[in-house]
Amino acid sequence: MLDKATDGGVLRLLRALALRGGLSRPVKATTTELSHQLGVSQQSVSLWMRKAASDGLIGFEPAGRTRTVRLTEDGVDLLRREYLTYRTIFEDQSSEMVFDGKLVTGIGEGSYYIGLDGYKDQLEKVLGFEPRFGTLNLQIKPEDKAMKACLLEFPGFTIEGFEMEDRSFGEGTCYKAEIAGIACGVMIPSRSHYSDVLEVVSHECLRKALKINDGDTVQLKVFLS
Amino acid sequence: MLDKATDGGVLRLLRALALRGGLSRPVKATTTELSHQLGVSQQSVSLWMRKAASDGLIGFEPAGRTRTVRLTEDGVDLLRREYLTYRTIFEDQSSEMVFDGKLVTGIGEGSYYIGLDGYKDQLEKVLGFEPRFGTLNLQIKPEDKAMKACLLEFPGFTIEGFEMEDRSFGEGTCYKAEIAGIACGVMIPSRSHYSDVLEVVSHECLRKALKINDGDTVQLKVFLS
DNA sequence: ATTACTATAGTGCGAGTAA
DNA sequence: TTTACTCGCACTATAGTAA
Repeated sequence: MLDKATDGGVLRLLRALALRGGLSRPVKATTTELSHQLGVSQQSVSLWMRKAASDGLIGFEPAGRTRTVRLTEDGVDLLRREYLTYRTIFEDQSSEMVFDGKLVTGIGEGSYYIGLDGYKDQLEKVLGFEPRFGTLNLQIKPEDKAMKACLLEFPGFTIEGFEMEDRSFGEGTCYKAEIAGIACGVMIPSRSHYSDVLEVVSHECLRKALKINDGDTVQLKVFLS
Repeated sequence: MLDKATDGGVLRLLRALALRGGLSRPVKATTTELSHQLGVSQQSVSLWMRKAASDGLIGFEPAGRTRTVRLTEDGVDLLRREYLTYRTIFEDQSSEMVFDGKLVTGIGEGSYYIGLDGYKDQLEKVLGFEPRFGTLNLQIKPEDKAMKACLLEFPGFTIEGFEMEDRSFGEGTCYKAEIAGIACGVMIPSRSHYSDVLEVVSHECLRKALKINDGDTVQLKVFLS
């Protein structure tokens, strides 16, 4: 749902509102007026507005006889994510992203998934080592979620989904990474874009090697290419 | 045409290619691979690629058995324009844009247009003074064309088009501005987004007041709100 | 003036498939 | 493998209009 909002009109609407100052305060904006600016019909703007509102990207506030509009936190985040992508293109020529991750105990499924040959074989081929000892679950800081979203714009290595015993396992993207100099990989399932947990695999037991426990924070360096 | 390219898939494609380094060198990119990354079908990526190519935004270069892709200058410009818009939203809190403009002699139509009551009345209402003495045509620097495109994302004041004597005069947007402290206005017709000439109107004869002639450069300050 | 409904025309997407 | 064709479905935009 929120993904779909990224394309087309809603995004252009958010941008127009942001340029009017909608990031920090409610702004006056009629559909007719915006339709002129955006070069579309009034009806389309009306549609986009309702869609943006129902997706929680903008909020209305009554103001006298007319209403005002302002972007919600989610709306601002969406725009900031776009901004970070472009900034990466034109400014950051770095080849890595660094996340501070807090070690958390996952639902335990990570290790099961990775153990499946369907994933394991592909990961080994990509990473150059056999992923073992389940996954390390790193919870990233809220302010880094936009950076994670930006990471997903990089190609990485596609890990194909597969079917097994009537269950289907979705596809995802894998990136090479390292923690404290130890080579590892980050697997991001395609269907969990909004999670704040990164699943890290390695060829050795990172908990032991780094002597870390739940709640500890480690620095994860993700390679973009 | 080029405007249409801004929406939807082609833009996402250009971004993906740019993140792979397509700004500065040819990159390998198959439609299947990109379709995974972008979450759409291979067919759609294929379509977007052909569209981007026919719009002159990307170019192909044969490379062995497969081909490589790189962004053209126009393609990079398109992305840079997007980038500048977002940067304005999040970084530049300034309320004005400054253009260095070279005084050129227009095709003489500007003054005729402005003289038409259909435009004149609207401009006077917006600017607070009666526009006189035709328009001053300022040619902006090539590197500022992206900034001009960014300017158009700001609401400004819509000037309606109208019909007269079987001719139709298109709508445009007017922004308040000043040159050397003299209040003026910039009128940008909706149908000429890619022109590098700004049409400036004022209540006095700017050529006389500023003692300027063709070829001279003046600084134009455009107010965004 | 404003927003939003309905109906219809148009565009985009992807499954299937050929080359 | 790769790219790109056809075609059917669904979504989107707009005109007309009501509230």
